[in-house]
Amino acid sequence: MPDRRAGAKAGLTRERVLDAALDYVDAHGLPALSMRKLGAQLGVEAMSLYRHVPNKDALLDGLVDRVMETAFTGLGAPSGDDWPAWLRAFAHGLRSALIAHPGVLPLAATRPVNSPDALRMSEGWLAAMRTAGLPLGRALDMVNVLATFTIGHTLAEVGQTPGHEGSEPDLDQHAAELDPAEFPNLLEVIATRAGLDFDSRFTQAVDILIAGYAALPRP
Amino acid sequence: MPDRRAGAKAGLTRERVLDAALDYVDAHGLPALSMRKLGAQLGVEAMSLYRHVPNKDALLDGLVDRVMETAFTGLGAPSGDDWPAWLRAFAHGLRSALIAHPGVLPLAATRPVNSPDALRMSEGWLAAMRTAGLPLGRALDMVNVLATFTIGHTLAEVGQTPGHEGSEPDLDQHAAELDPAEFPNLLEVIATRAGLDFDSRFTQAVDILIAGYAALPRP
DNA sequence: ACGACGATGCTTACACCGTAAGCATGATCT
DNA sequence: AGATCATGCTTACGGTGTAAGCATCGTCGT
Repeated sequence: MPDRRAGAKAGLTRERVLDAALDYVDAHGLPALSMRKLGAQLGVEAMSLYRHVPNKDALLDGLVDRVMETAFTGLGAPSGDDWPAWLRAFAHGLRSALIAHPGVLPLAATRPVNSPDALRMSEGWLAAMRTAGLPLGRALDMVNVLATFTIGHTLAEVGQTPGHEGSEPDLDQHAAELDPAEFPNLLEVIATRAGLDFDSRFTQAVDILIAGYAALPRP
Repeated sequence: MPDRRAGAKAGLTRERVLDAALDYVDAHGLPALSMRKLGAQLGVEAMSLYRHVPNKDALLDGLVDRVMETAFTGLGAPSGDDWPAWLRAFAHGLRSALIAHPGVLPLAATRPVNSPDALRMSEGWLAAMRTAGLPLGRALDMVNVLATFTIGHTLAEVGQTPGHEGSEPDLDQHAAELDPAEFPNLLEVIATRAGLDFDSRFTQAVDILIAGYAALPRP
């Protein structure tokens, strides 16, 4: 602590606090994040953070908003009949953003995002899909199903206990202890990597979903 | 604390500890669970629990195992060509179990399950689906995609901050503050409940996924 | 120019958390 | 009967989120 005199500014801002928190979580994992450590990262006491964030929970909500924002800025709204392509971009963009900040993923999975910006984007998407002829309920279904699937799939992909760096897809570690007579299929999975390619599995499932919705009759 | 003399048994067991923890989480939410409170619930000091559980993390893993167990006991393995029906039962059974213990859901979403029992079940499923003619990788894809989608969708369904009892699907609360001119579609969603029926949305998406996989060529 | 004021960051304090270490007691076995 | 072991309790430590109050700054109205 550089012995800053009280009253001297450290240039703290809600923005800077969130940035630092995101950096910290990316670097050390979600469970390691504490107000004191975050303060230290910013050269500030823990309680100083409370001038810019009401409490830790709100800070975590802010992190989720931040990541969602990066996921969807640049992604426009679906225009015309290209909503299947747009949905694909939506899902893949969301997945990329979540993978880029794995520490925030458990938060994104748990906390509903209701920031004004998020609502505004949803509104825009729904509006665009309606003008493309889709019923409102169907449009909402598609977006929600793709979002929840993406979150669920990415959770499994990032897997491992939150702050831990396990690299191996969680199955390989147990490979040695598996009785070859009892677990022939699991061992073959490990050996051939069949069904362990998250990328193509995700792409395929997303395409199936979109095609399935596209094939539905329009009531 | 009923002043039990040291050495006197309280009948503690890993089973009883897990049961109590599950009850506590169901009743008070995950964030409220602490070793001390769980001990109190069992008429015991916190440290006594450590005789039956190595640490809190292991206890949480145990909770996930417990719920997964209840989800899949009774669900047999797919036999013959009925794997689509089996997959449907798999997804709906998982969803029911997760909804029955919403407090455990964030844990189930975060921690990979690698208990011997879980591996044994996976092995059985894969074996059965292979004898039905499915490639190993395809079988694994389907199970994983359905599982991750179910978890993601149920997370959104249960939603709200973990320990909280908000009943309203998180959108209604903001309805009043929404500018009708700016958010016509979201307001129509709230008014008509179009696309807010989690049950039928889930069923539909699961059916789309299964039908999509069934329509895939077998390599 | 000056005094009041609001914003900022620091200090102190409290209740709670997970858990390491060691002890007392009863049950069980030889 | 004596030794051993499993069980639960006690104490203690370092960490957490955050309420309350204080010291100091920049800013602004007069």
